[in-house]
Amino acid sequence: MNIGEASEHSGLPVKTIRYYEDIGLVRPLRSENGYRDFVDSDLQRLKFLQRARSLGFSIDECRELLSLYEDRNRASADVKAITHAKIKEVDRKIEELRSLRKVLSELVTACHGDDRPDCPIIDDLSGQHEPGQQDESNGRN
Amino acid sequence: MNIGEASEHSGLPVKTIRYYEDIGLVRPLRSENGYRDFVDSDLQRLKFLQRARSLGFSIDECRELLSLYEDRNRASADVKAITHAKIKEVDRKIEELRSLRKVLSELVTACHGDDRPDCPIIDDLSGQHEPGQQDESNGRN
DNA sequence: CTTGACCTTCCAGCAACTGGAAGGGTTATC
DNA sequence: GATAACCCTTCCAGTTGCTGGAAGGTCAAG
Repeated sequence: MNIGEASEHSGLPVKTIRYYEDIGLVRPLRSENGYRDFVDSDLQRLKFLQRARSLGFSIDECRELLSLYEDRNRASADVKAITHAKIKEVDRKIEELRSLRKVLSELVTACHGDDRPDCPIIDDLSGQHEPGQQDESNGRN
Repeated sequence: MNIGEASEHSGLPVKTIRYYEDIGLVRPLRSENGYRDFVDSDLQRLKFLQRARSLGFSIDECRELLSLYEDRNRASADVKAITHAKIKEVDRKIEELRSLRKVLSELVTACHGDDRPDCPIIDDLSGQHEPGQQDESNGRN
């Protein structure tokens, strides 16, 4: 199977598949004409990669998961641990974004948003945290 | 003021400040000896950048915000619009992460996590549940 | 005069691709 | 056989926002 077809079957762009070969995630055979030739097991790997990447696993984590995937004697605990760590990472990111959102929405609420230049958002960004203090200190050089 | 001191005052690493000069976000003077010489207005910009970046604005957005920051006649509506767009972006990311988390925690829950090889997580990643496909348009080239 | 902390430039690399150029292979039609 | 329309190949560069390191210049202290 050529790379185009492998792309369709795996849901991965052609470029990405070539990249995955580059970094050793998949090793398709080559036909006489130099074209890559993907067999069933290659397709399995590609689909696996597509799914794992879409779930937020890094390339290195995918590598690890793939080796577990192919280890018929793996302990499910190992896979579970990786997944659990990923969940905690996702939780951290969500928390970070939430607090970001909080600050941003406070700023947006404070800003009247008309055609006047006075803007609490800019004031905050420029370090004007105290209320009542308008900027006039920046006149030289 | 030399770059080290500017770094301390702005909270940005020395390397980052040099990078910001590279991409034209700040233009410090040079002393006789070739050292960068940061004046007050440079420091203002650096602090502004530090804060805006930490709030998740991209470099390009910072560029835009900076030009509004320095435009004494800016309309606060312009700043508000950028910030509002950023909030929506953050909301999208949070939603994405939440649905990711849901799938991951379902997988973790299903996995017994002992030393046996049977693992629902691996099964899911290798497509052992349903032959349905999720991403039709994968941008082949 | 030497040490050590600063500063300079330039080059490379991170993650995970993506785009494009330059060229060859395959297939179908004229 | 020529041509077109795709497919495939490799290689190089760019993305984002820095970060690390090498090789070397400057400065203040002892």
